[in-house]
Amino acid sequence: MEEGLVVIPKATVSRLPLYLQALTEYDHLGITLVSSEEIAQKLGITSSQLRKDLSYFGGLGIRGAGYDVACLLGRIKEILGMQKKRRLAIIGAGKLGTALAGYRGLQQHGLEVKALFEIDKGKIGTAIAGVPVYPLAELHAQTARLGLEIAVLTVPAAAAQKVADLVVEAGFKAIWNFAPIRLEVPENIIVQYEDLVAGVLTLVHHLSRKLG
Amino acid sequence: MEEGLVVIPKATVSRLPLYLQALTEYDHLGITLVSSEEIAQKLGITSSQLRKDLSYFGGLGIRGAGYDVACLLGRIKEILGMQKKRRLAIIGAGKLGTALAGYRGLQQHGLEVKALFEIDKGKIGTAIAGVPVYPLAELHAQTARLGLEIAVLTVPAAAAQKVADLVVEAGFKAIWNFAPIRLEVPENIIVQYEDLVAGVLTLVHHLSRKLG
DNA sequence: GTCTCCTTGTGATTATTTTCACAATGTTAT
DNA sequence: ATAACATTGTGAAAATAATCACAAGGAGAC
Repeated sequence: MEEGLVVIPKATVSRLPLYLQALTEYDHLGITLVSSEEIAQKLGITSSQLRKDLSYFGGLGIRGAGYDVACLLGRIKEILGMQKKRRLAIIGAGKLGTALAGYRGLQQHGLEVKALFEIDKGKIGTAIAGVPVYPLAELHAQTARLGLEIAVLTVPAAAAQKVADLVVEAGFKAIWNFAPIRLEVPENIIVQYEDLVAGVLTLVHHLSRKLG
Repeated sequence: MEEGLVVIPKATVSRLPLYLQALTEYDHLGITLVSSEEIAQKLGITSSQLRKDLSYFGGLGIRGAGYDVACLLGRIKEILGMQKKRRLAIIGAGKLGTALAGYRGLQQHGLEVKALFEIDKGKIGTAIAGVPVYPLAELHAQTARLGLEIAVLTVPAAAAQKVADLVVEAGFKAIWNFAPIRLEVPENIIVQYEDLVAGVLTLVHHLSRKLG
């Protein structure tokens, strides 16, 4: 099963971060070998689903024993593209932007927050959680200088499209968008939408179904 | 097509927040009638998918014309269970908890943040974004007093399971979990996992596929 | 080395989701 | 009222994903 020749199902890719989570924990606990059944129970999925997912990446397990945690962890990180560190900039130093700037989870996954961009003069020139705040006007210049690749949009919905245009023009390759708006960008720009409200609305839906 | 008799596909439910987003925008713009094609283009999906999704809730559109924005918006809110206001508590007044306490999007969707719970004595007794901060020890008492239903877990991963146990014992019906851990809770408790890292890792994966 | 046990990897099957294509049915113009 | 047109709603078909069940193969005991 040659990598690259096989199409990896979208559903499989979407579960990789979950597997990363579980394996990271096993690794920290010093566990070196786990069975698909153990991982599956921890994550609330079936073991055959896990095995099928992993099978797209070649034989990673040891029959009769299970999976080598370190080996599997490495392979998943590789598939997710985590070997290479990526530089992010957060656009919009409001509550959410500030929280993300200080979020350890990003650093831990090889994502370096190198800059914050703002229009509020009061914040410009300061540092938030150790990240320098630049004026939005310097977006183009700093992107080149700092080698920024991913723009995190934490601006109000009303400003998001305009900021996205600036981001594209500045040379960013990808956008992680927290504004509740679909963005119009050139096809070569990768956009990942993050809708916090969607998650909790799904929860509310289930709650209403059960309780009325 | 009687509601209740038909099973609504999971995939359909997961797209409702998206539809809510688009329709809310049309409503704000004063647009009263839209076609499935217009909405679909705005959201980057196909119009037939949108129509099929909506068809599970009965005939909501007007053939030859499109969908009445206000009517459809109301119906989607109803399906998502947004008629009834829900009271949340945020457990963990760190960066993320603080950001969520001040997040307008929750209030706008009928979700009222009524309390923050913390162990840090320095924060207890204060108010963050207008939300009072209580000691974690008062969880049980305040849950009953304030009528809290949904617990938002923004505590470190290491503490999440213990806090979840407390939350369940306090009488919460649902948990919105931001800690990168699967929780073990009784079956009647609804858990919604929110993994911020998953989103950006998917983005990184696409980026690596394209650029190496 | 052989036997037994265990767990993976995977073809086959079933379930779910998406797309297609068009009849049904409403609107608008005249 | 009628005709021309636009858009929905939906069965049928195609694509995708999840589950099942078991052969393949490695580990460990003796």
